[in-house]
Amino acid sequence: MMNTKNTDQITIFKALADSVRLDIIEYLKHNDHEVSCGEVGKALNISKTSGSYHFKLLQEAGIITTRKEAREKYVSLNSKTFDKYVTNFYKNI
Amino acid sequence: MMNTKNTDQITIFKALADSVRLDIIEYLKHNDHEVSCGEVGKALNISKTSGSYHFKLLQEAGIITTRKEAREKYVSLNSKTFDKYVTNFYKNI
DNA sequence: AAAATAGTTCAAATGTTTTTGAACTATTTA
DNA sequence: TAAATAGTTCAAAAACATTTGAACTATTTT
Repeated sequence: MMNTKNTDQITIFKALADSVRLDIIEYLKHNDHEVSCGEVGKALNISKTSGSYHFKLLQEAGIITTRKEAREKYVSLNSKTFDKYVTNFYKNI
Repeated sequence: MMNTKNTDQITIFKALADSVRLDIIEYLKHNDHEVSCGEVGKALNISKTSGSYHFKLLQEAGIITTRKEAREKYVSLNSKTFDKYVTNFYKNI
């Protein structure tokens, strides 16, 4: 602990502070099967380009993990990141 | 549950997604005594104007509670907000 | 081999947040 | 009563985030 610059923490909260990304996270949380970017985009009406942008941000924050298989990119939530930076945030600051 | 618009949730995450505000929160968490905006501002080197802006955002998000006494404004953390929107976020989406 | 599909990248346009300084209100101290 | 202190408000400037469409790569289907 003894946080001086908080950069990772800010990256996480920024990534969570957007309705498109919150919708993506919600969708992933409620879906057991492995899901592609395209499926999420179609389900939530997000354009390809905008989807690409948001998935990249989520990935850079460590919120999702991605796996590329041929043409498609599969995404899944990284629950450890939530544990560390969200669920335990208040306790740890 | 069964979130459709997430507006409060986004307000909270936006409020948390800034280094000045995270520093303020950290300062308040580690201080038992009641603290004024001015004390925080001095301790963290935030200008009056910028402090005023950030305290207002934190208040609007429900992250701090304020009490005005004569010239000064005392601020304290609202742990219930963290419980509801941060600590239990992942569980509840 | 051509067409379709999945996703990325780029730059421009648009939108939102943050910082700044000056002017302000209200209260307290000299 | 004048000066000092605590904080707010405003508008402009600066900084940052998001959306868009077009052009692109790579893979799969026809």
